[in-house]
Amino acid sequence: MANQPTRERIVAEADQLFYQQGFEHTSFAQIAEVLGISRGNFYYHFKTKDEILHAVISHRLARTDSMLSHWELEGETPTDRIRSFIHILLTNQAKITRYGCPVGTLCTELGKIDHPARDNANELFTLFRSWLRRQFEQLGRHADADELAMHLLACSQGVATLASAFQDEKFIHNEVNRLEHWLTSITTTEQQESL
Amino acid sequence: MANQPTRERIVAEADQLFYQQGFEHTSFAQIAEVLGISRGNFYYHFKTKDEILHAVISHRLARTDSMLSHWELEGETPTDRIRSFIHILLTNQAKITRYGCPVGTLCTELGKIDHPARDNANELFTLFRSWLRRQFEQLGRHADADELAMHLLACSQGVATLASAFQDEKFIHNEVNRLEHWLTSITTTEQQESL
DNA sequence: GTCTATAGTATGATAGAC
DNA sequence: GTCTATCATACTATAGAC
Repeated sequence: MANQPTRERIVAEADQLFYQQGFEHTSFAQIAEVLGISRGNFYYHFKTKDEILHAVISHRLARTDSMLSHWELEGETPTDRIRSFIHILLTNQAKITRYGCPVGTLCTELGKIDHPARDNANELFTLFRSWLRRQFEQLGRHADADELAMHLLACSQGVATLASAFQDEKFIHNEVNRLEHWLTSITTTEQQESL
Repeated sequence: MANQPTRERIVAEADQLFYQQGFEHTSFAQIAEVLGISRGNFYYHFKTKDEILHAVISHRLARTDSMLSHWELEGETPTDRIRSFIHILLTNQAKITRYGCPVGTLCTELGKIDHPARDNANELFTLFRSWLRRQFEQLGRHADADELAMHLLACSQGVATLASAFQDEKFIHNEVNRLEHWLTSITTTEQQESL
C-alpha cells in the first residue's frame, strides 16, 4: 500500500477507520497520522470530509459489485450462489464480531445524522438485494423473490448486530446453520413456506 | 413534562435525542436548547456527558424491565408473551422506520467508539434475551431456549435495520408475519426444526 | 438551582511557502 | 504534491455571580 498514490491510500485507510470507528468518530487528523502525511496535504486530495465519504462508498460499491460477479461465475446453481452470500458471515466472522456489518453500521449511522450520502450508502444494500432477488427468481420463486432477498438480508444484519454486541462467534455459526437449512427448505418443493 | 424536575427532563430529552441522532452527534448545547435551560445549569445535574448516557441507559433498563413484567402478567401462554415481543415491531413501526431499534443502534454506536458504557447498554439486550429464553423454556424447549431467544432477537434487529435503511413499513409487516408463523411452528410438535 | 462568562481542546477547513 | 502555519467553529467542561 505504501507505493499507492496518496489519494488511494487515503480512501483505503478511511474505509477501514470508518468501518472500525464510524464516520463521525474518525477525524482527518487520525487518518493523516496513520498514513504519515500532514493534515494540509489531505485537502489537496479531498476538499471536504464528505468527499472522502463519497469516495469510500464508491470504493465499496465497486468492490461489492465485483464480489457479486465473482459469486455469479463461481456458483453453479442459484443455491450455491446464495450460499456464497450466507458464508460471508463465516469468512468475516472476526471482523463482524468486532465491528458489525460494514454496510449496516454505515447506513445506520448516516441515517441517524441525516447525511446527504445516506442514499449513496443504501445502494450497497440495494446491490445485495437485487443480486439475491435474481438468484431466488432463478430458483423459480418469481412471486416472492424480493421478499426472500429482503428476509435473507435482514437475517444477516441481525446476526452481525448481535454477534458484535455479545462478541459471540459461535452464535454466527448457529445462525449460518439455520440459514443453510432454510435455503435447503426453499429449494425443496415441500414445506416451502416454513419461514 | 414541564413540571418534572430538571434532572428528569434532561434524561427524558437526552433519551429521545440519543435515539434519534445518536449519542456522539447529540451535544449538550442542543439538549439545553430544547429544554430551554442554559448549558451551565446542565453541569449542576450531570458532571460529564457520560453521566447522562449512564442515566439514560438506566432509565431504559427500568422501562424495559417493567414492560417485560407487564407482558408476563398479560400473556396467558408463553406463545402469547413471545408474540408481545414480536409485536413491538408493529407498535413502534413508525419510529423504527425512521431511527431503527433504540437498543441495537445504541449498542452498535457504543461498540464502535469503544465506550465504557458499552456493557451497560448491552444489558438491554440481555434483558430481552433472558426473558425470551424463559418463555421458550416454558414452551418445553429447554435444550435450545437460549438459541431460540438469540435467533428471535437477531431477526427483529435485522428487520429494524433494513426497515430503517429502506424506509419500508410494509417490510416490517411481512417479517412479522413470518415470525408469527415461525412461532406457531415452534409450538407445534411436527416440523419443529424448520428454521 | 439557574445563570453568564470563559477556559481548553479538537475539529473541519484555508493560505501560502517549498 | 507536500508541508507548516493559521482560522473559525463547536464541543466538553469549569468558575463564579445571583
